[in-house]
Amino acid sequence: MTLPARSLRSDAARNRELLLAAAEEEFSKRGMDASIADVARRAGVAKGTVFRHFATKEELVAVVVGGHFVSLSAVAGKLLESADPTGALLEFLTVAAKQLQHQDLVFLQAVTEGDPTVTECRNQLHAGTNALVDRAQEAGGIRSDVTGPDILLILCALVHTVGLQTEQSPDSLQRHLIILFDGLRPQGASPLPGPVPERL
Amino acid sequence: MTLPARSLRSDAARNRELLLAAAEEEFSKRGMDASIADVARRAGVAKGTVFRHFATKEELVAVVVGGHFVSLSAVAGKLLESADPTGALLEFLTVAAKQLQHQDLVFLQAVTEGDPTVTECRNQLHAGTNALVDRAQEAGGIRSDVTGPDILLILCALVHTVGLQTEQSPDSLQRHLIILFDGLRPQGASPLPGPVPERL
Amino acid sequence: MTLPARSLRSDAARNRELLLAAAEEEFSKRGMDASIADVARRAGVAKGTVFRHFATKEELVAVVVGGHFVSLSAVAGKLLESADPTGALLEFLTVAAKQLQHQDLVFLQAVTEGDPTVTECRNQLHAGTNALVDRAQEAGGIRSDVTGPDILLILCALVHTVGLQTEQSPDSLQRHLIILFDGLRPQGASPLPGPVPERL
Amino acid sequence: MTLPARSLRSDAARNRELLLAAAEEEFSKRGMDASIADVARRAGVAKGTVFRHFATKEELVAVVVGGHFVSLSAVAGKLLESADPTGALLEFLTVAAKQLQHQDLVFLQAVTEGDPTVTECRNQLHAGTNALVDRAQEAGGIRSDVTGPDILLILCALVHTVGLQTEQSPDSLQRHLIILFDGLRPQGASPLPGPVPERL
DNA sequence: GATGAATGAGGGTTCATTCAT
DNA sequence: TATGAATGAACCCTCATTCAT
Repeated sequence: MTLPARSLRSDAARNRELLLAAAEEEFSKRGMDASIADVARRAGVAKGTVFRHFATKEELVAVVVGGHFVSLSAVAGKLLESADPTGALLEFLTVAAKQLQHQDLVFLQAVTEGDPTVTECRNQLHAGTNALVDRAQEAGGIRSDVTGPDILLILCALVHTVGLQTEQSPDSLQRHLIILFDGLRPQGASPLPGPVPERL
Repeated sequence: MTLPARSLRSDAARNRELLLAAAEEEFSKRGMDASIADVARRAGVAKGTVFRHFATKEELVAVVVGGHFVSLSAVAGKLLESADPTGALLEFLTVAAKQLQHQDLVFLQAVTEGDPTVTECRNQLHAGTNALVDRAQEAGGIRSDVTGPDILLILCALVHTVGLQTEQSPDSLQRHLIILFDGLRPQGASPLPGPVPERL
Repeated sequence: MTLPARSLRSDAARNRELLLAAAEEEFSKRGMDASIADVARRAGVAKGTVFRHFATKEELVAVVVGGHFVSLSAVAGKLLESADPTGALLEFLTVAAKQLQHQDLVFLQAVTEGDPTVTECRNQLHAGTNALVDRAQEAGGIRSDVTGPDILLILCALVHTVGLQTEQSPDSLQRHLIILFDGLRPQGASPLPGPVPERL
Repeated sequence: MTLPARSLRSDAARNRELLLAAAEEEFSKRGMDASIADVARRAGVAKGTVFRHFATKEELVAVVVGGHFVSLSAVAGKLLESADPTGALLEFLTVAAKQLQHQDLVFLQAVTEGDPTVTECRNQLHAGTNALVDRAQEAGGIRSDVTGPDILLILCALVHTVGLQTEQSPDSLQRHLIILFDGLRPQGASPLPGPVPERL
């Protein structure tokens, strides 16, 4: 009796993972326009199964978005142990940018508004980034008047917008990141690499 | 009394304006999820009337987005005559940010991709911003390795992302604009005003 | 006062003709799926003008269909004076077939059901074809057990159905007309021309 | 009692049948003007269910039309084994006429143009009728210059037209079939039964 | 009489969600 | 638990018809 129950459970767990992965993929490609049917298809399960795991589409989005916050928090947590506070912050921004670029879910935030789980995850992330920022500021690495959320917000904006470009070179993101870095430093500017973009 | 003589046409013209205003409002609030029915309702006309003025939803979006580009171009054009090149660029960014903040349609760009009219409007805007940037660069006001589209892109991203925040202080946008400005200057940083944001 | 009135009248009359011609064209091409807008456009007038001349779409159809009946009646009337009764009937069928093939409106009949004007026109046509058939039967040219409407009906059916074929040779209609003729003669059969059709 | 075991699938199957029957009915009455909503209503299901079974209206039409071709093919196939080739052909025409009369879908052919499944079904039907015709020709039962498609086309035309008549006697179809038969025979004609039709 | 703007019902189609199996 | 069939609301768009000018 317990064994089949366990096997069912693990099947369910596996389906949940498949669904989350599929949802991430679909939502990052088509936003809320991604259909539950598409998610189910990509996960290789039936539509009904999606609703067994997530009561509504919004809940699924919330879990996906929350997961991203958690994963970014983990990065921040690890870098908090670095010996170079300023380097750690820049490293965080670079890593976070790459992750966000791979799967841009920022614009789904609005949908998760008010979800307590997502809020919790986001608060955790903010705590992490604030700590990173504090350390860098203490070390004199960045201007003293910005906060973790400030930086995070700008980062998301940059990533998202780069994604909107039709002709984006591999350096597009890097260009904008450097502008951000320079804006964060107490002093001067660095050279930008790569070809210049021609269109908005 | 003489004016009402041609009121039929002017009624149609009025409806067109009402529709564009309604569309701007709806699209800026709900993006492409805004329904034609909502636009019609807000404009106070029947659904069919929308299609009399704009053959498809995409066309309506294109006209609205194109209009924004034109209006931004006008701002750029006026500032091109300023005696202070660097100040003109910063002024442009500030004004543009406010306009975009009021009605953020940037994220509808993807939908208008390939529309020749929108493309034309966008090119004009790019020309204007490039000119502003060139002048500021010649005056040594901003780093020499960025382009008009670079800056515009970042600006749009900031506005859009700030708009996603639920609890945004009036200074939110300004804070981030200043970081952007500082990232653009060849040298140091400026103080950030206002309360610090708490959430992403 | 009378002159401008007259000129208006003749303009109206001209528009009526233009509309009927346009309607014939459109309806024969697309049946009831032809839109009033298309008819108006082809006639070079505004949509509203169509409704000034014909109260409803159905009325327009009725007038067009009635006109066809009248025109076929005229052909029958002329051939009634022929010295060769059997030849006259066959000639009628051939001419009628060509006219119908050019503009097939038979399938719009259902729409005109109950319209007294169309009924009148149709009755006149039936009188004409009955007379043609009677004469041919008296002359021993065709079997004595068919009627004018029988023949007309079959003719219309053939034309319409041939019109549905995608790959119709110019001889398609002729092939089938000859089979019909042979079915009408008291005796034997005639050779069929042209390539054989491959599809239904 | 053992059968209901697989009732889920059979419910779906049942709905499919209901839908096809409803579609046949509606399409044969109103052609492509029949609405999906009407079909759904007649089948007793929701509109969405129609699209679960048939992706588009065109697909539904294609399936219905294809089904008719298949069913006619079956009749032809069975009669191919008859000992009396000429009788078999006439029997086929009679049976086919009755089936077509019950549900006239000929005029929907245009819509299915290019659909590979329908094409396949139609080709099969043509093969069957050609075989029937060949045998009848070898037996000297019908003229040697007609083909299966020829006959099929005339048959469809006759049936369709009889359907257009407002006051059709039960003999209407028979009258026209006999004319067709006589047109197919190498020699003379047969008497027509029933009252003569009065209207086109 | 002519125009063309406005209306609104209706059509095909999609999709989140429910539920019987 | 998983499935996928069914639902029905919502969407974009078309078109006959009305009516102010």
